[in-house]
Amino acid sequence: MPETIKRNTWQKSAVRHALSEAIGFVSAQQLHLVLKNHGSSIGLATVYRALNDLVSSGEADSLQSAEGELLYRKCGEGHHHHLICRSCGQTVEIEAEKVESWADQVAKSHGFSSPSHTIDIFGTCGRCQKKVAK
Amino acid sequence: MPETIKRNTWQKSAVRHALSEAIGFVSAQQLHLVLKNHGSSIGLATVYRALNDLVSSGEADSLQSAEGELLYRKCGEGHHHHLICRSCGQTVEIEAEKVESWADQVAKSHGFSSPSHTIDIFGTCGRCQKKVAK
DNA sequence: ATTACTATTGACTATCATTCTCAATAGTGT
DNA sequence: ACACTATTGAGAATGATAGTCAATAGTAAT
Repeated sequence: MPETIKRNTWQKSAVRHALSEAIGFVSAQQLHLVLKNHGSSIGLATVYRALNDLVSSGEADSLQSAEGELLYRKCGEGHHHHLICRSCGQTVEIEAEKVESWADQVAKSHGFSSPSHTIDIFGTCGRCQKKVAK
Repeated sequence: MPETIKRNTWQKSAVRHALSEAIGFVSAQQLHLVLKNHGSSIGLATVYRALNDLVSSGEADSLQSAEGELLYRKCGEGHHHHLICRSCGQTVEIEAEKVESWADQVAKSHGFSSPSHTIDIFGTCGRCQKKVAK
C-alpha cells in the first residue's frame, strides 16, 4: 500500500558521498557539519532522513556509541561486525561466522525465534595507544 | 583524591528493590513510574543517580535498547551477556567464554588494546510467539 | 540526645540527539 | 512546458538524561 516512489536529489548524493569519504563511524551531526563546511546548504533533518534511507537500503550500517549517539558508516556487502577504536573511531570490519551461528543456536535453545544480535568490539588502536604514551 | 563517603538512603534501597522486582530490563523512567505508583515521592533525577551508582558498583547491568534508551537490570556475578525478548523484555543470562576470548583475540590481532565488547542477542520468546499467533 | 558536617535529594532547568510539521521547492513522467 | 507529489529546510517539539542549588537528612563525634 504505501508505494512511495523514491527520487534522487543532490542532497542524498551529498550524504552518500560524505559518508564514503569519512573514516570509520561518524554521527549525523558530524556529517552535517562537514557538508556545511564544504559550502552545502543541506539541512540537518535531511541528513538524518538520508542516513535512514541509506541504512534501510543496506548501503550503510549504523550502531550506537557508548553515549547513545547513532553512528553511521558506508558498508560493504553482507552481514558483518566491527572492531572500533574508542578514541579515533577507526573501524575494521570483521567476520564472525562462528559467533553468528553460536548466537542463533543460543537463541533457539532457549525457545527464542527470529534471532538477531549486536556484536561489536571496542578497543584502542595502535596509533592512539602511541598518542596516549606521549 | 575524591574520597566521597557513600550514605545509605531509603531512596537507594527503593531503587534497588524495585530493580530486583522487575522482570528483565527496565528503563529509569519505568522504574520511576513504578515507584511513584507505589506511593513513593522519589524524584526522577534520583532514580537516575541511584541506577548509575548501582551500575558502577557492579550491582546492576545496563544496555541500550534499539531506540537508544538505557535499560537496567539487577545482575548476578561476573561477566556475562544477555538474550532478550524483543516484545516482553524477558532476559536470559548467557555465558560466552568462547566468544569472549574470540573478541579479545580479534582485537589483539588488529593491534587494538584494552578490548571490550558488546554482545547481546535479541529474539522473540516462546510466550510472545504464541501471543502473536493469536 | 544534640550538634556539626556534608552527601544526597528533589524540583526545576539545561542539553543534546533525533523527529516532526508544514509551507515551499524541485524531481519525474507525460 | 505541466501537473503531481516526494523531498526539502527551518524551526519547533520530543524525550532521555544530566546539571544546579537550596533544603534535607545520614553520620560520627560530643
